[in-house]
Amino acid sequence: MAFIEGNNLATIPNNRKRKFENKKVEDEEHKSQLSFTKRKLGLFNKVTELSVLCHAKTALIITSKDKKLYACGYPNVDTVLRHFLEGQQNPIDGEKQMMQKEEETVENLRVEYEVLQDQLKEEKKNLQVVTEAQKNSACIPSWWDDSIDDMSLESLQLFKTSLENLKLNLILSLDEKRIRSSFSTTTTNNQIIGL
Amino acid sequence: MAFIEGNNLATIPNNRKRKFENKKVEDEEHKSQLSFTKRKLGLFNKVTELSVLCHAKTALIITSKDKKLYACGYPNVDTVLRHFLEGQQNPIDGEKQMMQKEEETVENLRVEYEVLQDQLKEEKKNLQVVTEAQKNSACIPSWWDDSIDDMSLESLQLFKTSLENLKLNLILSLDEKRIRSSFSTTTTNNQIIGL
DNA sequence: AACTATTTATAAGA
DNA sequence: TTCTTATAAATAGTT
Repeated sequence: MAFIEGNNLATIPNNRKRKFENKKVEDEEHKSQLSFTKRKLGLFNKVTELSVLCHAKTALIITSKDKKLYACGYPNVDTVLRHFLEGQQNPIDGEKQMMQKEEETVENLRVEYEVLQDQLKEEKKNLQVVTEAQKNSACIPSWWDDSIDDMSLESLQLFKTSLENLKLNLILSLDEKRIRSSFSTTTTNNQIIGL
Repeated sequence: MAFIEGNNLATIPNNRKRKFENKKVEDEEHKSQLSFTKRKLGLFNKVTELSVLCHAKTALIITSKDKKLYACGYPNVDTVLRHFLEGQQNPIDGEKQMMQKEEETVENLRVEYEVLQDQLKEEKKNLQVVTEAQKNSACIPSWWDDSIDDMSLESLQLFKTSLENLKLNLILSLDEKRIRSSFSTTTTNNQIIGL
């Protein structure tokens, strides 16, 4: 079916057809976009689930068709990426002790995180009650996308505070590491991950 | 319950109890390990699904509790990581044209990949028939973990060949990029991803 | 490693 | 958009 037609306004059937087809294409696009968003959220949840349940460290990076970057990592994208990249080079000698120390920090935070997850689960059950209060409140920086919509205010506050601690602690231990590391990236992921 | 006892062999009940408890702990460990493996496989599948269905580029890195590294990326872990890391630095001017070129390559390969996925789906339906032949065959390098067990020999051959092409093409386009890039990693992911 | 019961994810529709 | 709902898929537990 031809998309390029004369400008003659009398060709209404063709116009309609074109509009119809455009609409159809847009619908498909929209549906695809929706599917992407849902799946992305699903994956982020599942990855975090794996991390917490199985004591694993994870990083997931997604680039959408339109080049937008999404990332999620436990305990933190940078940590996992650095570990991954270092694993490909010769491990630097002094690193191992730092790793050990970091592991302990991570484990402590993991437990903290786990507790929070449980609390969140509880809160979700009461969501219906608090959902109105949420609408009237100020905008709270979101963790990833909109999943935060499902969380109540109280647990959110807890959650956010704890994650900030988690991040701070890790950055402390990582900054030490960074001194000895030959890794060249100087910026952090914060603006992308939104933590 | 005490784990450290005297060496007196007459303390059979305590021995039994200890053995029982050890068994219980090992069982828990095993169950947890199993769960990890299942979830990891599930995630790798889902991530690849998202990539193919939504034309997205993805990288997933998982470090198990016992420090083993697993990674999976579409079209390739390195590509996505590099993109992610570059996104954090100032984008280098000359890069954009290369990106453009790479995008085209990736899109072509994506289509190829998609077709293969369909073929695989078909093959899976016939799995019962071919499953015996597979057992008698030589070991084929696996993609990630054991998911390849679900694939028949024929489709495997196709799949592998195509993935090798995919990888080769990408490496070609990436090697060009690498010359202009300040990224310092010199080794590739092959040994980890197993492609 | 296969099976099944249950939970969870997701596409389509309202 | 957001909310339902029917269907499909993932997973834990079990043999």
